[in-house]
Amino acid sequence: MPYDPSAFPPFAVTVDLVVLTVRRHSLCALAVRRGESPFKGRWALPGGFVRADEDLNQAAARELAEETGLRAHDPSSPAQDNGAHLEQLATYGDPERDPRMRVVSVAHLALAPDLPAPRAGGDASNARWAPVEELLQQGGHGRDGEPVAPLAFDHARILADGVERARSKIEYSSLATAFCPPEFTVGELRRVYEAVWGVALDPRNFHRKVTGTPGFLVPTGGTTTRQGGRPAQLFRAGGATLLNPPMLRPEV
Amino acid sequence: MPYDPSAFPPFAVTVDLVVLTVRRHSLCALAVRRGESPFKGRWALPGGFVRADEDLNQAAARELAEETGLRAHDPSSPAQDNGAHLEQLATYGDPERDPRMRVVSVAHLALAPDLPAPRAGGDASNARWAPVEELLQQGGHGRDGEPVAPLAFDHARILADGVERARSKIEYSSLATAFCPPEFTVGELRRVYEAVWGVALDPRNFHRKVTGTPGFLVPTGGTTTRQGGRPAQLFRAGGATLLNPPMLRPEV
DNA sequence: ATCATAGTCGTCTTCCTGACGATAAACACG
DNA sequence: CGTGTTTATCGTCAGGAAGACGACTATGAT
Repeated sequence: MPYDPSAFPPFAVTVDLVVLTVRRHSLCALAVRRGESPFKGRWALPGGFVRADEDLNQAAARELAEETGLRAHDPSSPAQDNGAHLEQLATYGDPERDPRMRVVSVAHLALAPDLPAPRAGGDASNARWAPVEELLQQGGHGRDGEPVAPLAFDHARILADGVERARSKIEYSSLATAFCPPEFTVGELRRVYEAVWGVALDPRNFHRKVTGTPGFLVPTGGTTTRQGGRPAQLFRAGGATLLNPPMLRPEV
Repeated sequence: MPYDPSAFPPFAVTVDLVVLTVRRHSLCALAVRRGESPFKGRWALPGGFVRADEDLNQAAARELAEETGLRAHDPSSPAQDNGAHLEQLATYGDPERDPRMRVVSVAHLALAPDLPAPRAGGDASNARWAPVEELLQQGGHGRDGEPVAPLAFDHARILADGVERARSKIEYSSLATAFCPPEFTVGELRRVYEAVWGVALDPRNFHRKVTGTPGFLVPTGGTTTRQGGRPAQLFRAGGATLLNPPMLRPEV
């Protein structure tokens, strides 16, 4: 049976990416400067159209690779490579969200270790890592004193949803290790939690918790002093994905 | 700047609904029989096209009302009416998921109290509440002995995702009350947990937990014996939405 | 040598949970 | 009318986990 194109309205479908990382003790997101109208010159989340023969997560993985060079982890494989965690976040389809046409955007959330430098199609000046508070604040000024314009489209809402997802998900999963390099110390992992949650955690209780949770961390045998102080044991992420009981976020 | 229609492929966008309820101690989902090809005669999740001027949650609320007569709760208002909980679940966009054309489906999850009877556009024979295990089992036979065909499209996957979302979400939120009538007893709420999780819970510990969590339940002052036995206190859902500490699901 | 920095091990108290005994208030039935 | 059944509700106890925090260790910096 041939389909009837008049039976449904046509939509454009895009994927937008909330790419988070932890740099210098703060949670940062990848932003790209828009080169075209609307919102020309404003910062936005990276993203693009889904192609005709592409699945949604394929499109998200392709955009992630184009913007950062990162490969996405296949969640089904126990990959310990330098890939990023990638998952679907939510879909945004307000009829007014793009003034040009009806666009439905399937937002994805990516968590990556600290990277050397962003690249936006080879043009580094049009991409940057910015602290999420800076991207989300309404008006005001960034750390360099220049006034901050809100993100384009509804990207502030999408970013806020992605940050909230990351904050809650590291409570009950081992996802915080996605922010770390392949080998990391307990202290580095703790600083990830502190940056994402914006709180200070007791190093002793944190150490007891993460080393006492079976399958969370596996020691590699090596040590490092890259953080200064006494040498720390190096770990890799263990196979466990769900933390039970969860890591408790200090009360708001 | 006018937009260039050749710059992106056109998609159809639909909403599909996972509507869950608890009937006779088991978790049930709403299924409708397809009247058209493809999958004609097979059971599927209710859903339909998003209209040109409609937001996604508006479309989901409209479909929910058409299929069940339920109004969706506005999550921002503390409504205690007979509405259902409605939230976005996930989006499914495999290029092959609909043989006719490229369709992206934004699935939503609805939780409803036990309803008198479903209606599918007024035709009750084409809609039913079925236990989720029955809808999800591959092959085999239903309780009435008739062979069970898998759900149409990728709806089994969508239903499984919705069930898993509901199972995990009642752990750390007060969402289980969405399965209950406006006034309910602790025992009725416990039977909701037991049906959704498929486990037996200790009535005494459950009672201690839910009545001891501030803001979860507020007593109405009334009592009922509709379950038999000693009269039980009636409660309404309190304002609290997040349970901290969570309700612990017995180990798998 | 001394200090600062970070990591690691223990202790103690408090809270929460799971297991389970006991009592209370309704109904069904002989 | 007693007796059993069902459901609700309160209480007790032991074990585990978490927060607070003391103590010690192993590096580099001055």
